[in-house]
Amino acid sequence: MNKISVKPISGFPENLPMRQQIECEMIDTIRSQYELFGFQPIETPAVERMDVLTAKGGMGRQIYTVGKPEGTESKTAMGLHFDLTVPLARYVACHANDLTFPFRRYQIQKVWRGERAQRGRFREFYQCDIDVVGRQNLDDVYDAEIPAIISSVFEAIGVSEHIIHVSDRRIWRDVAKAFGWSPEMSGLVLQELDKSQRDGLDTALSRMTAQGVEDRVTAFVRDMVSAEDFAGVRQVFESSDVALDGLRVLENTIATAVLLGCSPDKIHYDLTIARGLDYYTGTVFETFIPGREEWGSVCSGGRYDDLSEYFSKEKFPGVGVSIGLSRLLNLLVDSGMIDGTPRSATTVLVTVLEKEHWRRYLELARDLRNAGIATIVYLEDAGLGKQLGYASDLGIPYAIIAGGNEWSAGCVKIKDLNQRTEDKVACSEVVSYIAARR
RNA sequence: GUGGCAUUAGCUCAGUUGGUUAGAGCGCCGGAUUGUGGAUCCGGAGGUCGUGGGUUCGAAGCCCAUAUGCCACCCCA
Repeated sequence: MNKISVKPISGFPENLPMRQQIECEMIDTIRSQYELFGFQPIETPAVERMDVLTAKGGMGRQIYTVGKPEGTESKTAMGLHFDLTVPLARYVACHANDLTFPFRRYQIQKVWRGERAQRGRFREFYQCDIDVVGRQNLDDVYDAEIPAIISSVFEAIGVSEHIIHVSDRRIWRDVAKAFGWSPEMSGLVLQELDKSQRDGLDTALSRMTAQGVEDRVTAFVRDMVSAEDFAGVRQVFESSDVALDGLRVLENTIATAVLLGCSPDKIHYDLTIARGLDYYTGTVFETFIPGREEWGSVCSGGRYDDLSEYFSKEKFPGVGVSIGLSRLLNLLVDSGMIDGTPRSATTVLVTVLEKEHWRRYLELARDLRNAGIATIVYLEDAGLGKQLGYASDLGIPYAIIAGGNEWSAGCVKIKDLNQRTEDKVACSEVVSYIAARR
C-alpha cells in the first residue's frame, strides 16, 4: 500500500525542535525590543477580503486565495495576507476612533506569498513588523526613528553586522518631473536601477539604453548614483535643474537617525533602492548583511502616506519596516553565523536508576520546577548511558544521578553534560546549585 | 507565472556503452560496556530505483507523460 507523502509542501517550512527553539527565542527578543521602543501588539486575521488585499495593487498574482468550506457558496473573494502593512491600513481605518495616535504597533505573524520557493525564500514565513501611523499627519522624524530601532533589534538578536540602505522615492519623483519622464520610463529606470545591485551599474545602464532610454538620462543616473556623498549628489542635481526637496528630506532623515542612536556605519543612503511595493511614497529602507548581499534584504519598509485612501476618507500616513524572520533565521543558522548547536529550554534531566525510588526522583523534579528550573524525569526503563545520551541529544546541560549510594549519603550527583564533570551535592542544595549555574 | 537541471536507503550521493541477488558514507537500532552520554570496534534493520505508460530477450540507466524538488528569472522578507 502506498503511503501518503509526509513531506511538507515546498516553501512551507517546518523546523526540527532545535531550530524552532532558536526561532522562538528570536521572536521573544524581537518582541521585547519592540516593546522597549513603546510599540503595542496587535494581530489581524490571516484571511482578508480580496478587495482589501488588492486595494493598492502590488502583489499581483502572489496572493493565495481562500475558499469557503466545501459545499457552501462563497460570495466574497478572500485571500491570505501577503504582508502585514495592508492589513494594518484596514485595521487603523476600522478602529480609528478607538486608537490613540500616533499609533505605534508591532505585529509578528505569518504571511503567505504564492511564489516559487528557493533558498531563503518561502511561501509561508514570519514577518515582524513595526509601524507608526498618524492621523492626518505624521512627522518626518518617525522615518528617522525606524532605522534606529531596527539597528538596535539586530544588535539584540546577535546580528551586529548589518547595514540599512535608505532612499526616498520623492527624489526620483523630482527627477522624473525635471526630465519629463512618463510613468513607464520612471518604472523602467527604477526597475533596472534596482537590479544594478546584482548585475552592476554598467549592465543596468546599458539595459536602459537598449530599452530606449535617452543618453542624457542614463548619464544623469550614472552621475547621481556614483556620487561619493550627499554634496556630490546635490551638485549633480543642481547642474541638471532637478528639485532638491527629496534629497533634503533623505539627508535629514539619515542625520536624525544617527541622532536617535543609529550608528553611522549601519546606515547609508543608497539611491538604487527602489522597492517593488506600490504603496510607498517617501522614505524606503532595505537592510543587508555585509558580505551576504546575495541573501537579499532581510528587513525592508518605508513611508506610505496614502495607504488608507481606499479604506477611509481620513488620511492615515505611516512609516514602518518588516523583519523577514524566516529568511533571516534560516540563512543565519545555515551559514553558521549564529549558534545552531543543540540547545534546550530544559535545564535538568533527572535520571532514574532505581524504579522503586521513583517518588524521590519525582519530588526532586517538583522542587526544581517550583524554583523555576525546567526539568524532566526519564521515565523509560533504560540504562544510565542511554539516559545521559538522551539528555545530550536534547541539549539538556545538567543530569542528576542518584541511586542507593547517594540516597544513603543524603546527596545526589549532578553531572555537567558539556564539561563532562560531576559534583556531589547535598539533596537540600540541589536547587541552589543549579540555580547558580543556569 | 517562465526557463534549466534533477528525482536511487531516514540524509548526502555512487551505480561505468541497458545485462544475474542495487552499493557507500552519515544517521538509526543492538552489542562490546546491565551506575555514566558525543570516541572506537562489531553486528543489524531499512530500497517494488518519484509515479504511470512505452521500447527491449532484459530498464535504476533509453523514450513519452505526470508529480515533486532544486536553481535562475519575475518579484520580494
